[in-house]
Amino acid sequence: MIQDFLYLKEKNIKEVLELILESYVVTSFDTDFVLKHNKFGRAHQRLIMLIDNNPGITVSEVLNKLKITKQSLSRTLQDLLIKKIVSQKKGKKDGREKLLFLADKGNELSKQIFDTQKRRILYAFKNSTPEDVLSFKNVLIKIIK
Amino acid sequence: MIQDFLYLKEKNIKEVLELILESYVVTSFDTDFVLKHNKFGRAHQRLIMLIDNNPGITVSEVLNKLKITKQSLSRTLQDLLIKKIVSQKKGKKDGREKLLFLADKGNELSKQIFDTQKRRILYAFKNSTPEDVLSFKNVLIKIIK
DNA sequence: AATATAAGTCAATAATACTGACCATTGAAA
DNA sequence: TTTCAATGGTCAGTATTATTGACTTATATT
Repeated sequence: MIQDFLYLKEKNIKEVLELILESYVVTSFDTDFVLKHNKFGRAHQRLIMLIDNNPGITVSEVLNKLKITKQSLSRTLQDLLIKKIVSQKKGKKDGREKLLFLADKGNELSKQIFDTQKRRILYAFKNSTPEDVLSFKNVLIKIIK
Repeated sequence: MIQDFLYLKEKNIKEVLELILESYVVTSFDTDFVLKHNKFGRAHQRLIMLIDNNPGITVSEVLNKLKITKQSLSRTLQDLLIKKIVSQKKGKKDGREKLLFLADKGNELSKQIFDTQKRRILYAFKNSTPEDVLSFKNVLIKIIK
């Protein structure tokens, strides 16, 4: 047992908040060269990743995850639709929804982006135990909930 | 032993990248009301947090952590200096450096901001074991390195 | 003395986000 | 079936945060 619940102390929580920021900064920074080469920005990258990980995701689900306005998403999404990175299908259950998917070019670009990030995560995972990684992910999931 | 190293598979790594993004989004979103009330933005919050966690941090260290340009940092930092949230001291060892500290008002504001975030992290930690939290933090540190 | 580093500044611009006001379509409930 | 809510879209204006590039000043290092 770790003594005295140090991990619940303010200092530790503040450190974790900083680590969350820094992990986002570095994983985002990794992608900049590929994005710039393709004339996209970080907003495009975030959207591409969400659609890649969640094929068929709806616009409102994206808005909930990114916590931005639909007007802001709209610009980014239009860019990706026009350049055939993303495609849309009408929802089957609910015809109001538009389901988002990566088009062929989107899958390629997503792979390029991912290749710039995976080394960093693999390094961390290979220098941890499988149990560490599992704990890591589970705690992260609880933070988001 | 977790079978077949599933945690090193692309799908898992992509999920983790999404979780890193989402954890940053939610912990950032938590602070919006307090920030708006104080007429500051997220750039100010990031800087306040870094200085709170790392008293005496230099400008170039901030630039390295946030991966932004000094021109971008400058505006945010000026806002905080003018409003007496942050104070500066000349470096002792190296007189070129300016060391950043929270002023009294900065400590107050940082506490207000932190209060909007800590419930979320405490919830996650209290629903995890101390060992999980330790693993979580260690993996996060390795990702940043 | 020459060079490098840390920080600051001015100016122009780009990327991403916001608010507010609307409209159209579709689904659900009275 | 008529209302009401939900989903998505759009136009316009503005705010925030970031960039590039060109300098300057002060201090440290060689």
